Amino acid sequence: MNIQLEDFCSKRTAILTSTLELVKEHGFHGTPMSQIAKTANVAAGTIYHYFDSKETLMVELYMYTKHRLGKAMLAGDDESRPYKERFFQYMTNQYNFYIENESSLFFLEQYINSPFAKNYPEKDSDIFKTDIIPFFDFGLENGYFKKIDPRLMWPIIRGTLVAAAHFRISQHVMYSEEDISQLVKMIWDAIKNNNTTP
Amino acid sequence: MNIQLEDFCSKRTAILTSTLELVKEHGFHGTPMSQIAKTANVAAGTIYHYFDSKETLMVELYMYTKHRLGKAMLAGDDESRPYKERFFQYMTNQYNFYIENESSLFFLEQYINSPFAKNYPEKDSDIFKTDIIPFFDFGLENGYFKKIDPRLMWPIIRGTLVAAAHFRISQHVMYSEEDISQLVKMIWDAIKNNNTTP
DNA sequence: TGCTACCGAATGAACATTCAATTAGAAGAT
DNA sequence: ATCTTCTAATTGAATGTTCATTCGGTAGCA
Repeated sequence: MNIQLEDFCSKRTAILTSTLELVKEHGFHGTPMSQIAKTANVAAGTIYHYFDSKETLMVELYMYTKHRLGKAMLAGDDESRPYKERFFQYMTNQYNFYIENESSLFFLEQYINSPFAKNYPEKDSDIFKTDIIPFFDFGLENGYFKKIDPRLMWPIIRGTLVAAAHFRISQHVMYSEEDISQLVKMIWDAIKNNNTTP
Repeated sequence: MNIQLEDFCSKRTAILTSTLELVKEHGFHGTPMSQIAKTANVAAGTIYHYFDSKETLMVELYMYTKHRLGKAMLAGDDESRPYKERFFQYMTNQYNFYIENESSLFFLEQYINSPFAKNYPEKDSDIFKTDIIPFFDFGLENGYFKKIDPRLMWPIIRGTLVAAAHFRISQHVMYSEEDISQLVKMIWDAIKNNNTTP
């Protein structure tokens, strides 16, 4: 059977999405396997057909979620457009993904701050490795950004967007297109290179 | 007995600090009360003398930690200095607190993304309510910052600093004073008002 | 006939919390 | 100083529950 991210195995996907929702509400250890099974309309034993343990379920859910985030970020990308425009598109997409997928946002934040992230540092989505990280590297190499540690760039951008999305969700505030582009502009202002003209 | 934040009740404090370390390593539900007791050199029952339940222990640990963060941020503050200088001081202090108190950083992140934060939204440190939030409000009212929702300002700043601190910790990278001030400058560039001269 | 997907009751470990009993310490009386 | 009394602090074994995981079995399908 196909145990890939893009799978049509409905039970496996049901388990993943149920876990996502439940972890958002109750946290990792706060969600029992029995409840995951119930919510996914699946027997408890079935979970262990697809995942070795609760721990690997969480790790695979992380990769699944990160993969979906990556795909969402790349939506509507066009390599022929100017770098800055593509950057804005990426950021807007990321922000929209967070507010349209609250549970993914909460899950990712929890995961990153959990022992799992430390225990499985190599586990990550391919899309990030092959597309998104290189896009930022390109921006750095070509002088679009300040000369800071490239590995610091991504967390900072992410930190800002996540903070904004969290706030937007918790306060039930609706941001207009305008507000979002102002937010992205803030990020751009923060990291753009002021010295040379790229 | 004095159940305040600044207490000399050593057992209570021992329980709090032990919980902080353990939650960093194993997460909320991943740390049993029995282990907290053992690490704090205290009997299991003693925890229930100071805290009603595991849940309230976590909430009170949040307030304790947030209080310490607040105090650290205000260190060396001088109201007579220019606003921008005070801002830089606050940010540098906050960043340094995170890297000097890893477990507090991890705990705060976990807490914010947990159901607790939603269930006890009113629980927060007084220092933030009386000193830190007003400081940012002042900056907004006096045109130092872009005109964005003031409640959005704090999460964005926090998001950036937290991201940088996380990175610094996970990669075992040492930032120089220089690097930190560049980081804070990035934040300042992002949120400062470009239109008028304050 | 064999293989995979799936089920769900059973198992045993781990857990949060309780409580009856013990100690420490303070305040008051002698 | 010493004894008395009262309260708060502390203990850790016992309790009842919840949980992750297992496993013997069923159903469909090649």
